[in-house]
Amino acid sequence: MLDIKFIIDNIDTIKEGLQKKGYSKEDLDIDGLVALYKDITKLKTSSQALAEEKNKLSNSIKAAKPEERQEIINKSKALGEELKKEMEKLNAEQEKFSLLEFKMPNMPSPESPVGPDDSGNVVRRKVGDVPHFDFKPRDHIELMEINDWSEMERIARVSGSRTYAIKNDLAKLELAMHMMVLDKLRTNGFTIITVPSISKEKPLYGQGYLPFSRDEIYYMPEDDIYLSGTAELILNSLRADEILQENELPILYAGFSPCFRREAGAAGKDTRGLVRVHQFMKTEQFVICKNDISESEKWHKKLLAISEEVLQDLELPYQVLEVCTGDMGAPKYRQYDLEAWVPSQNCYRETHSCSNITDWQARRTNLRYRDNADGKVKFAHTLNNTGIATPRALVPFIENHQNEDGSVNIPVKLQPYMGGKQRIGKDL
RNA sequence: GGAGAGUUGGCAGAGUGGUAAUGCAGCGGAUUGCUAAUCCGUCAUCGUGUUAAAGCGAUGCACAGGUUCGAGUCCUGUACUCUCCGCCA
Repeated sequence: MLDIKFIIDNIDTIKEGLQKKGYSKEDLDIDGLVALYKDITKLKTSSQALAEEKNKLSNSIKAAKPEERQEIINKSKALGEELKKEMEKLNAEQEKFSLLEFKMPNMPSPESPVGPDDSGNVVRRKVGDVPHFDFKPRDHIELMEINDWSEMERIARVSGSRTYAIKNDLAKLELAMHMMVLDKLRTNGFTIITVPSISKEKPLYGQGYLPFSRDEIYYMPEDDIYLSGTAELILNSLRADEILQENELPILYAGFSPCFRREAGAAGKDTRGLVRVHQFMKTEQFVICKNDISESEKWHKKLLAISEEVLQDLELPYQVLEVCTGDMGAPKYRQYDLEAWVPSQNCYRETHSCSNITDWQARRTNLRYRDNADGKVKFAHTLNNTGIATPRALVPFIENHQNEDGSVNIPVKLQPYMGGKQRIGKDL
């Protein structure tokens, strides 16, 4: 959500930003939005004049002489009817406006690369060496089979496609990764918090899933409840409607939750294995900070650095991708993705997604703070980044660290979370 | 699932049909100067106004309706919180 006054004052910048993000005039009619707002303003002014007059009449009744009362009451009643009609009109227009407003994407950063889709994303750097095996490396599905680490076929019969069941040391590894990342985040000042995976509808608008991608979300109509695709959804609304003190900021959450995605738009993509499943676990980094672009950009870099450190601790080769305007989601101002090397696919695959949302979400959730400098109430900035998401992260992990016999090496930083084990495999 | 009590500003807390007290915190100003105190204003959203303010006005007492000239207050529905009962990992 954007400030309508900002839109009016910067209409050309807004139009340019929309175009960069791939929205056409047919998708979003800015001139229409502004015209509607001006209509609403006129209606407000006229209806407020009516209300003022009516209030004056009502307040005069107590002091009026008995014989005057009936006349005042009649006048006030008539005004009331008129006002009611105006208010109905005003409410209808405001509802229309609010629907349009919720469809307005965030403006992209001037520093984001401009492009139509993922082809416009820019690799900022590559870190770590892609491994060269002197044997024929296995893909993660094979590795799971020979190590007795999974029940992929059986679980598909029980729970359907795009689900997973992993066991033995691989199951332990999954949880170990989360523990390692949660510890790292706590060291960086984050508050560890476990959150539900169920959500009412309102937070989905607050985060910006709705009204953009309803078909990606599980919905349970009997309870009017949704399944959350990320802890970001919950954390973004946790402080909704609050006015925080500036010195409570920044608020840093390390949220852990099971995550659910319908993957409706991913037909045929990554249908086997652990890359894309309907239910997974994610540790999420979420930041609420001051309304100051240099402050939130600082946190954006910090979040990116933390997740790079996670991949380095896991000893995975990766690249940092700066996402272009056309590939960014509607809420985002600026976005980096981290992609880890997946040997069996001979390419980098996304493990982390790091975004600065500026005040776009805070406007939707009405999350504000009182600024110490001027005492004014301002919308906060929010940011989010993956901490670690499993089982996807297991794919590059076990493929990069595999040995010829199918066993998998555990990097030093992860060993404490694996009971000191340096290697895992069927007979270890 | 059942019964009862509750929800007022950033926080605390009055208010039983006639303009939302008061205190604390924050912000602005004034004044006095021993580590701060005192006084005044402001302190949620919007309209109007302005370079910016001031000012004027509308709205706002969990949310949505209703009754009334007039609703924090009366009525209906919903959400949430607390207590108790039931069920339960």
